[in-house]
Amino acid sequence: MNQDRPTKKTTIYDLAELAGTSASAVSAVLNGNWKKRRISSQLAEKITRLAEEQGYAINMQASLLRREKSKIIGMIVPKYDNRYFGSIVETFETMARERGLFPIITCTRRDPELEVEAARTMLSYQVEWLVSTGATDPDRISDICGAAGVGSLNLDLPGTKAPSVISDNFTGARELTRRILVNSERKLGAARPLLFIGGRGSDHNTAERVRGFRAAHADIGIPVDERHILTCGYAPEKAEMSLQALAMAEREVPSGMFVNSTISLEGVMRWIKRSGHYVDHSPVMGCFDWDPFAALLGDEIEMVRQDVQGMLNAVFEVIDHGARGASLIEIPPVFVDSNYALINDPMV
Amino acid sequence: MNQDRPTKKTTIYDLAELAGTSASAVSAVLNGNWKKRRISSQLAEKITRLAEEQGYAINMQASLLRREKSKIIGMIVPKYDNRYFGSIVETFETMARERGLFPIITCTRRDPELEVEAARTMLSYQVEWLVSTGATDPDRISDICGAAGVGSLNLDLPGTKAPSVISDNFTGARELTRRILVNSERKLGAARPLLFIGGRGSDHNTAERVRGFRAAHADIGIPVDERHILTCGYAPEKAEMSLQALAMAEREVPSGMFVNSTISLEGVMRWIKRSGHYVDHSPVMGCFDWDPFAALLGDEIEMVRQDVQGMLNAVFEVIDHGARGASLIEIPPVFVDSNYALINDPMV
DNA sequence: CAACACTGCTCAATCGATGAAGCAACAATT
DNA sequence: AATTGTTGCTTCATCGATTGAGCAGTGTTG
Repeated sequence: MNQDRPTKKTTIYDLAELAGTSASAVSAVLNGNWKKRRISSQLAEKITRLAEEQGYAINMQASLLRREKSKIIGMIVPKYDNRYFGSIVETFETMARERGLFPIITCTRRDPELEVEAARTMLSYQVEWLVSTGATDPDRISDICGAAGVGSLNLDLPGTKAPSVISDNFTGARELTRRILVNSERKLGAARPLLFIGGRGSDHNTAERVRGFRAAHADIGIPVDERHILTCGYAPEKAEMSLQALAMAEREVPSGMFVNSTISLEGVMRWIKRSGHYVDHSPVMGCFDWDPFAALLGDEIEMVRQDVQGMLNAVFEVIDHGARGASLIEIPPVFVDSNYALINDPMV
Repeated sequence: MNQDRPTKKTTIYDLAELAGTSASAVSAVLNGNWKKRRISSQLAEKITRLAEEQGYAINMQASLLRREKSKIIGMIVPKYDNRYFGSIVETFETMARERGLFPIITCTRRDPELEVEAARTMLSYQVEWLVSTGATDPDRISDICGAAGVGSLNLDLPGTKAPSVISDNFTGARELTRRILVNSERKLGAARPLLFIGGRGSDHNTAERVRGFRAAHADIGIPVDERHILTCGYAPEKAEMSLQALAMAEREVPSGMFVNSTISLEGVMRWIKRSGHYVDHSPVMGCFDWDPFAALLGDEIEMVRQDVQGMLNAVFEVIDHGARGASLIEIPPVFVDSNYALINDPMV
């Protein structure tokens, strides 16, 4: 394809000259509205063939500059290091492309400054929408977008200045806790109070999950030990250190745990393995998030899988049909058995 | 920030009018070369303040159209569903940003058509480089880029028309196999031939790993059973079905396995759990790839971690200092012990 | 045969940012 | 007084694609 001109890119003007016609005819043909512009099909065919031969690729910068809509949609994501965010990104890309939108995704590593910088950069690229996933300060991003007349949306963590799509953390956590307690009763003879570990006490999701955790304990009338609510952050090391500190402070080791994310679960499993406390009796466990290998660890670990497809359906529902203020849309999560079959949420 | 004009975006012309100056002065100030263009610092300050107040964001489409370099770098990635690709994407983004490049990443789900389409779209956005990660047909992408005068690079899977950066699959696989065989001897009393599972026989990496697998067997003088080389694809289900088929065809079940990726390992672990063959004697295992939870499964599973940072250093070395033809750069992988400490590659 | 419609194109302005060239005003030098 | 230099700007063409307006040429109608 065009090996005589090594570097210079073919433009519609080059094609126009080759076809002996005008750039505007070429443009009309190549963007498909040549019928509307009354170009003959002979000319259309000739131009199409030439474009093919020359390996022509439109210059989006020029095209977008002229057009009113960019068809670019941005997403900010904290990390790529777990299945949840990976799945969000992959589904988002697919759904965006289905709508003829061009997705731009960037990873901001839970860094508030990077988030803001990334949002500004996306605005420079004329995104029409910006989806902030798990952003530390979603309202700040909504403000920036709002000032530029660009729509924004929060995913995973809610904000107050844009529509937010999140998991139903309270109900999910309550059901997950209930299941762990049932396992506790089955394996230990009695439902013993659980330990909660992972996440930040200040973030909405963690707060809601703790609330669900408490509710499930209350439902069966057993107390929650306040010292066993360890919202120590998400990093695996934090979870590991918290458990180590707890084990040193108390004589007994927890018999059951609610782990707030797979990231925290990494640290928990490491501690369980390294501490040597659970050689013959593994703890009853549950995790608010899903990972295929984690699901195979130990003997049964209850897992909640956040309904990524459902959440992104809600996101694109807002994008396709407009938002209603700063609404909060809660999507019920899904429970997973150890054979990987998805079980519909029994609570709904 | 400018709530009276809700939708229209501020341009340098708006700022010029507000400042009582020309658009070109505004441009010079905002892109930082106002000293070169002899703008007074008073005016510079005034313009900067106004831009701040109005929440001005440059229109990249316009800017890039005018400039010669786009500073955009593209990456194609097959999936986001494992730590390896997640880590590649995250590292790539960080390193691109460090160089003032804007990374655009897109996931092509191992679909050759999508790969080509994505490459074309990236060219439309004027990428300066395109990194094809694990592409099914990297040479096709190199051709497309070459025709547009855009540099391309292959990562993870090699091609013949652009520089390729890959893991040293042969040496890595040989060492991994050696380690599994050592464990086999320790646990089973003798080094028994292993089974190889996962990947496509046609792809370069799998072929090289099989070669390393054979070499390690030859090193200690034990034979490889050809029926135990199961390059059944990457999907977990494929691995699971292959093992099931094998178990039905033979009376004995493999005592040790070399698994070609974490994705395949998912299926292998599922089969091990579901088939019920390994209740008291788990197989000796190794996996060419790393995952934190997989590392905790069973009793010891040897894992090779591909050196993502090293590979991307090589990628950006080519981008920063130019390529030398279609060179093949092989990066030694790294071995991981079950306590997560990285052990330097003993082979180098 | 004039009036009008239709076909198949071309022209030229435009999107926003950039930067070479140029220009006015004043200072310094010969 | 004439020349040269310096400062601090402005003007304008340009990047490539898009699109409203316009214009020949042919056909159709009253």
